[in-house]
Amino acid sequence: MSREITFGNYLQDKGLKGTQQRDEVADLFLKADRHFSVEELYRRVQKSDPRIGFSTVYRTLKLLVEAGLATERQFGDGFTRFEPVHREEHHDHLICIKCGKIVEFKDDRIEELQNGVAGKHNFRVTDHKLELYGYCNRCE
Amino acid sequence: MSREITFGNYLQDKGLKGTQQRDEVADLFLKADRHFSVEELYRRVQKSDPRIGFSTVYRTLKLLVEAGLATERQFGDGFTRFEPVHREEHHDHLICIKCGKIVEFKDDRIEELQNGVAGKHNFRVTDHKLELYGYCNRCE
DNA sequence: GTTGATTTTGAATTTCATTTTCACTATAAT
DNA sequence: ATTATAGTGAAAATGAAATTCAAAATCAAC
Ligand SMILES: [Mn+2]
Ligand SMILES: [Mn+2]
Ligand SMILES: [Zn+2]
Ligand SMILES: [Zn+2]
Repeated sequence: MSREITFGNYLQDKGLKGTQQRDEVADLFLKADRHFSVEELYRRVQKSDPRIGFSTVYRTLKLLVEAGLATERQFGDGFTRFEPVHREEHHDHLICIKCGKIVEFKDDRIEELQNGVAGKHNFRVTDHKLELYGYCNRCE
Repeated sequence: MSREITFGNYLQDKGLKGTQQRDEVADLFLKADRHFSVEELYRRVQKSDPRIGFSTVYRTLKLLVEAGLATERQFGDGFTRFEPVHREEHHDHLICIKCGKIVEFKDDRIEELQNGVAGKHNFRVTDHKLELYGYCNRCE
């Protein structure tokens, strides 16, 4: 029976300190189900504790990524986004270029074909990115 | 019989001026078959004419994109890359995260499945990005 | 070929997301 | 409580990309 993967445990295992700021940022981030930009999360954090700085939000998000509790994404709008890893399933994204709506999907047949392509070119694939950009039904 | 799409024609059609710098930058870019960072193209341009500036390389690349003669790519290393549009075929990329080798591929079955996914979520897809990251056979 | 309005150039500056610095503070082991 | 160590946040630095502006180049009209 292995220990639950929590932010607190991660910090302890790494010899890092638990702080109010880290807890606050991590809580607000993890309990939401969104693709946050740093700015967005910072604004939310400010509401519950205006003394927490931008740097700490940045730093905590990086720690969450290291802990495997967050994923970093680039959707091409110039802002890095982070999403909580709720289920540990890989997924890809459909992105509305008008309203920013993000839909997640996973298609095993696509993933399989990707592996086929990689194999044909003698690559060992460690990661991939599939993003479909367009207009959602509300924006169309 | 329609006029050939050249950079010169594009500039004329838009009422823009043809300059030595634009010609030089466009020539060096278009005759290579590479995914250039601006820095890389700038270095190549410097060799043939050291008086051409960085800004002009940037500006010319954007013009080439507008003219449909170049495509802008983000491979996640922090540098925007541009590739000449030789044939007007869409393609995706396999990228070695060790040596930077880039292999192009196109898989119609993947594209088809992508359309299926988009349709299921009532999106009209205008663009997509599929990148496979890993190790090429030399780096493995 | 000269003119002259207009565009382009390139060095320098600015922008803006992100990272780093550093004096101060908080944490946690002893 | 003491103390070593790590964290905080305001401010400064960074770096890729965009923009500024005085000087230079282009080109259509003379
Ligand atoms: Mn997601
Ligand atoms: Mn390519
Ligand atoms: Zn939309
Ligand atoms: Zn390689």
